[in-house]
Amino acid sequence: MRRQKLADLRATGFDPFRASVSPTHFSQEAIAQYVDEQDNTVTVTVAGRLITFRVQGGSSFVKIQDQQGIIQLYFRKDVIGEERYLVFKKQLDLGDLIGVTGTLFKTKTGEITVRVESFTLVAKALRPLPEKWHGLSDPEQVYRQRYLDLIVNQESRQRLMTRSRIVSHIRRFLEDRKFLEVETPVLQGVAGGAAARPFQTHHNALNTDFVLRISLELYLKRMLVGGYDRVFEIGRNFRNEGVSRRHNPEFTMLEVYQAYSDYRGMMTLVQDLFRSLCTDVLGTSQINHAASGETIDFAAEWREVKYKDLIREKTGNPDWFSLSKADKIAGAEALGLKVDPAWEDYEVTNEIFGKLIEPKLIQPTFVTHLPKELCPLAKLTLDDPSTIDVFELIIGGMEIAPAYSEQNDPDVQRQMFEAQAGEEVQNIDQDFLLALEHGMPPAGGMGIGIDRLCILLTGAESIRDVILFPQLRTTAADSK
RNA sequence: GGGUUGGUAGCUCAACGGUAGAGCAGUUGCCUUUUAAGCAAUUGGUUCUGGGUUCGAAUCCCAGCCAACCCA
Repeated sequence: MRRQKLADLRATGFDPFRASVSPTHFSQEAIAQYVDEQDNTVTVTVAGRLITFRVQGGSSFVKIQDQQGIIQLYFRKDVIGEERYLVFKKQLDLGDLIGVTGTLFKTKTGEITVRVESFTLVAKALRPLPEKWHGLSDPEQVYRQRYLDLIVNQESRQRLMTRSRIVSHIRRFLEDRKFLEVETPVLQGVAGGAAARPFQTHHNALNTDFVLRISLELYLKRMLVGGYDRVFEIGRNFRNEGVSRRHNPEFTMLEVYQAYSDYRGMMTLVQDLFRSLCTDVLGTSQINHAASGETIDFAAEWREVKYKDLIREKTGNPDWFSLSKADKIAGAEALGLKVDPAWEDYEVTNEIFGKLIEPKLIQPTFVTHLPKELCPLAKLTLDDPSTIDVFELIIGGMEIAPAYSEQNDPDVQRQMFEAQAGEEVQNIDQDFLLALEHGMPPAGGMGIGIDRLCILLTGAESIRDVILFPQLRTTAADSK
């Protein structure tokens, strides 16, 4: 039927797919042009997708949607002429893209509206839009056909636009502080900087296997060696692991490195960043955390607590860290946890942290001085070499940002890598160690998972709601 | 990887072993200031796929595919 209308239009010598329009304003800019009490004095050209269509005989109200939102248009037979009005009425469909020129006026009910003098169809929608009232709710279609979700579901439009603004704000915030944005390789010989299973790939011309990066860290530190004292990268990481409400195989990380700073400097930086995000993007310093029912208040003082103190508090045992592994396992099981006897000592303790403590930390909390086994890239704490000079920022029960005083002693770094790699020495990034031997300045570094940050700040329930095209299984429908 | 739930018209959903339906969208009329839905008429289906049980299956059973949620 829509194809028939397209054919009819082409038969008259007009092909919408060869037509265009030059809008003078976006929808909300156009509305702002209206001068009160002065109907039909300002002329604008706007363009967008037809989302409601209400014909009332010789006059009609329709709405179009563009990037900024929705604007109402008013078509009258006696303004555009009988012939054009018939084209408007018979050849246009919901979902079509049109451009119109007309004057601004205010309707009886007070809505600023374009009184259309001329219009052009610039793309014909050959398939119908999902229903306007209920929107599109089938989650599979929401994710696979995100464009439809964005057209009909206002919350999705808003949420994903907020994500764009968050990322853009972060760039400005860091650039204002003299950080340089750099781009480092996605294809790497060794996947370093984190413990995760990488995706494998192969370069034909070089006949070499590569992995997709799992972290940005080791290349950004090479930049510190190279004399870029403040660097950051916002980039995609890839981890070949499970898919869940909190995990997508490709996800976006911000990593920031600042020479002559340390993990405490990162604390200040991240608090400043959140405060400016609250002011400039969210417009509030308080957000509701649906899962806990609490209100997260970014303006209040952020709690700082040592990892070991949290464990001692949770287990009720001030001497927890001197217990034998068997006693720790017994203690964890007494708290209701399932423990694999093959786990290392620190893994048993970390299970308590991950399962029982972290989910309860709703207000912004810096957990500091984690056990050294949890990260080989940080400096050891001077007065307790079993821990490292780091924090893990927890908000809303989620890890949002880890930060370290970065290890810059090449020999200690090598030992830490070797201890971690065990038999798999080929997985050590030797070139990174070579770079460290040339001297890396002392530095603070921090990573922020952008997707999780967006979940937190937009109140989304799933990582899929803040990623435009989340990973799904491919299906035959993809080639339909 | 395991468990639970779901897949019916373009979309949102009914029908729960006995003729596949509604609302919106679409189509055809009428209607010159409307706000999800004007009034009237009307079109539209391989009920995810493949087997099985049954006189009869959207419905019950088995397998598969896809998705969501929970767990690992």
